[in-house]
Amino acid sequence: MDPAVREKIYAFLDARRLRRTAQRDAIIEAAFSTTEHFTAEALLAQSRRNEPSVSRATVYRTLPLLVASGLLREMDFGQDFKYYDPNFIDKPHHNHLICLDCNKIVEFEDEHMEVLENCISHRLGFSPAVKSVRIEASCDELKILGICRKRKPRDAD
Amino acid sequence: MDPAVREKIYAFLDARRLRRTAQRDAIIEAAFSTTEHFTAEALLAQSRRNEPSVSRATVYRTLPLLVASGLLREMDFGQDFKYYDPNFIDKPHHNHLICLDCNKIVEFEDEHMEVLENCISHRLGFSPAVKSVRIEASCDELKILGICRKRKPRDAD
DNA sequence: TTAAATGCAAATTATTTGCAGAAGC
DNA sequence: GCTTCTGCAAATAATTTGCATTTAA
Repeated sequence: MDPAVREKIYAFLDARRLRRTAQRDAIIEAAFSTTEHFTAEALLAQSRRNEPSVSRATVYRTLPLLVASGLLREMDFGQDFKYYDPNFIDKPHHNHLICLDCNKIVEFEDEHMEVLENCISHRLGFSPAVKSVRIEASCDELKILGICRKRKPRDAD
Repeated sequence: MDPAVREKIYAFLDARRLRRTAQRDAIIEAAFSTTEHFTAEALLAQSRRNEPSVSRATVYRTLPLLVASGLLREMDFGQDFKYYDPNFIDKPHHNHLICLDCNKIVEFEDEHMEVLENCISHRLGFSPAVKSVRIEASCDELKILGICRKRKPRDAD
């Protein structure tokens, strides 16, 4: 976990007069030691490796805090549970392409997209806050080669 | 309800050997007689005005059929229930801007966005299927005038 | 000390499903 | 008549919450 991230998150906790607990530390550590998207359940499992006393309730109570801090983004991919994305710290404007074949999520950034979104928002009379592009797509390689190399090595499916 | 839409939906039912029932008719009529986004619960209420015997279960069983037909799009706006959007028939590539002030959903189309999404997908090695851009934004007018004229007249909030 | 945080278990809520009866073709 | 649909009510599953207890400051 990047020390700068740790510093930011604790500054946020301080500003809100939120206490530092073993459970919160464990959850924060688990959330920001990966670049993968994760679910609440996966975060619980990972947090418990750091601190076995972490309960599901505390994970669910901590997640909104991390989202409010701006360091974690809640993502809805149309499933019946939410994903959390810790990569907005490094790439504040990234978007998601979801592979219909292997279910993998490919992140991408594009400055033209960014400019275009701002343009459209202002044309409509709004100031954009949170922007997200989601593309569901099928893998070209899979069609040709029969395998999908976009599949990432460590897979939580 | 546009006769062409009615024709399409019944052609879809025929092709799948799905039966025509009073309840399905009522639900279809309710779904495609509006240009508003709606929830399953709202669709149930509206369907019952056409046919009081419609049950919640039938609405939930019919919605996936309408989505599969391509005439209705399931939308996830990050809330704990789904919205359904009947406007993809007329505007197959439209996107959504959600006003953070009045919660209204503004639909927009932009051909540059469309081109850019296709470009990015192919650059990443994918063929795009379902694309959605979602912009959460605050209303410029509200900030200046104190009111948000983007609020639509008929409001289900 | 004292307010905040926690774990547990029960509650909540949109959606799904099993089943017996009703209805389309 | 046979199969699909339906309503009902119970099941499901992610998330939230009440409460008694623990803990940070």
